[in-house]
Amino acid sequence: MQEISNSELAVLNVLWHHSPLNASEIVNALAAQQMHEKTVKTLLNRLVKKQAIGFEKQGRAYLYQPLINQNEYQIKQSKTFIERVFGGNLSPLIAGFAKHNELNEKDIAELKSVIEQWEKEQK
Amino acid sequence: MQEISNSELAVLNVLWHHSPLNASEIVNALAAQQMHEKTVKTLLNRLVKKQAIGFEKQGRAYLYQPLINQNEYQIKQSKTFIERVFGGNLSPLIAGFAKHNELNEKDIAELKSVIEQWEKEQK
DNA sequence: ATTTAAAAATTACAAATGTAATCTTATGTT
DNA sequence: AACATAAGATTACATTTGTAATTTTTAAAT
Repeated sequence: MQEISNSELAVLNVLWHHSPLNASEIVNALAAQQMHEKTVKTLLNRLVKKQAIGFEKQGRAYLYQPLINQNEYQIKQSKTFIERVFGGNLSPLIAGFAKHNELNEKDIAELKSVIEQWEKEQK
Repeated sequence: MQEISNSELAVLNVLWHHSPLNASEIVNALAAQQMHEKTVKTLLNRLVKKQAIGFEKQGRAYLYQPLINQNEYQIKQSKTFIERVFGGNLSPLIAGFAKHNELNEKDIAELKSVIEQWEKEQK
C-alpha cells in the first residue's frame, strides 16, 4: 500500500479513535485542528483510494471505517522512523527523551513494566 | 527552518557521522544506498538552501558540514513523530517494540540505565 | 595559454502533498 | 413532481520531493 501522508494520518487517527463515522462527523472532530471541510473530504477520498479506509452507504452519506490496523501501522512507522533518524537504534530515542525531560512518572512505570514483561518472556 | 526530507536526511546523516566532507566523499558514502551522484548533488544543494548544512571552498570542490545539531534534530523529530503517530505517548512505542520482539539485550540494558538515571534526577 | 575534466549550478519532470473550490448527483422537503 | 441542498466526485494549483540530466564554470594538466 502507498504511504499515508501526515494530513491523511490526522483523519485516520479520528477513525481509529472511533468508527464508523460519516464525513461530517469527521470534519467536526478535526475542526479543532482547523482543517477545512473540503480538505477533509479530499483526504477521505485519498485514504479510500489508498485502501486505508473503507465505507458503506448510509442514506445519502458514507460511513467510513479504517481498513488498516493502528498497531500494525504504528510499529511499522516506528521502525522506519528509528531507522531513518536513529540509524536503527531505539535507545537513543529514549535517552533523548530522558535528557530533555520528556519522561514522566507514568512513562517510567510503563517502561518498567515493558522491561519486566520482556525479561519474563526471555526465561 | 524548512523541513528536511527523507532523502535529504540520508545525506545529512553522512555528515553527522563524519565531517567536513566534499561532495564526492559523500557520494561514495551513499553509494551503498545506490543513490546517484547527481541526486546527491541536488540534495546537497537543497540542504544548503535550507541552511541545514554549510560549506567552504577547498580548491575546486566544497567541503560540507552540518549546521544543525543531530541531537536537537532527533529529539524534535521524535516528539513530532510520537505526537503524530501515538498521540503524544511514548510508552506505546516501546511496548509495541517489545511485543514485536524488536528489543534486544542491549536495548533493555540501556532502558534500565535511562530509568535509573531518571530516578536519580527526580530525588 | 589552451584544453579538458570535474564541480557546481541550473533545469527537468513526474508524483505526492496540502489545501481548497467547483461540479454533479442523489435525497429530503415542499 | 420540482427544487433546494448537502454529499460525494472531480478539478485545481502551488509546493515539495525523488531522481536525474544538462549547462556552466573553473581549476588542473599539458
